[in-house]
Amino acid sequence: MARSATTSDVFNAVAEPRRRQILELLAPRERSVNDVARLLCLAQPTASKHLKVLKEVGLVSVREDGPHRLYSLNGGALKSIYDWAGQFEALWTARFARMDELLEELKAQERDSEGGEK
Amino acid sequence: MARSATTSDVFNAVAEPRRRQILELLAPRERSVNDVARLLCLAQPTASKHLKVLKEVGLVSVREDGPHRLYSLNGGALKSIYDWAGQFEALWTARFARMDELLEELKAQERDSEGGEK
DNA sequence: TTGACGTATTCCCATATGGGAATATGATGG
DNA sequence: CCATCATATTCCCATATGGGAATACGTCAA
Repeated sequence: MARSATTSDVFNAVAEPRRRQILELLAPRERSVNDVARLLCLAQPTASKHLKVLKEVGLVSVREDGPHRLYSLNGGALKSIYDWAGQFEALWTARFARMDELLEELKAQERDSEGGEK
Repeated sequence: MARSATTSDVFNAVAEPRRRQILELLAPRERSVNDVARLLCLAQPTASKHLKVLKEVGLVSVREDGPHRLYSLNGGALKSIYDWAGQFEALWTARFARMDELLEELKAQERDSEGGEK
């Protein structure tokens, strides 16, 4: 089997740096395909393809405006990533460092009491 | 060019569902390769390979314990993902919905005043 | 209808898998 | 040194790209 498709889920779609750039570019406001291509120095087909992937996983929406297609960010789709990473927040938070100290103190106490009892 | 390597950065490493499972498994405590393989129903070489990728991007650390290798989660490496997704938080937060309402109200006021002045 | 502009799609290729199978490497107890 | 258990590495293959080039579509104006 090969790697899973970039369209399989939000995590795969966002693994590509160019696509993350596109999302950041769309955060302030919607953009046409050419805008995206020009601002990120991408060939138009390349921009189109990336936008297609982002659309398929629900990260962006399209709106037709005459001959243009305006893509806008669907930020909510990123919440799943935020939440997933957030479940590990304790591991880098200062609060956890403090908790770590407490655990060390507890271990130290146990060692002391054991020594005293024997 | 092909897709970028899974070892190129944390985003690519985490794009693989199995690797996310491994990280979740290691969150509570360190585990040996066989533990990981058994608990996630993976072949031992498969587990080894995924752990190697995770190690190369700094998501896990290894500790030698006799014949065993104990892998532990290096949660801090996930902060970059959390922070990246977090910059879009306003787009799915209730607070934003409220801000959206405010903007609508402002627009409505503008329309009203324009009509009144003319 | 035709021309022009904005987008999407199709082809093709080099690249990087993820997993299974087989095998090499490492550490430990006898 | 040998047998055993735990891991890592190597091969091989099917699959899915990401990007460049060429091309098909779609919309709009004249």
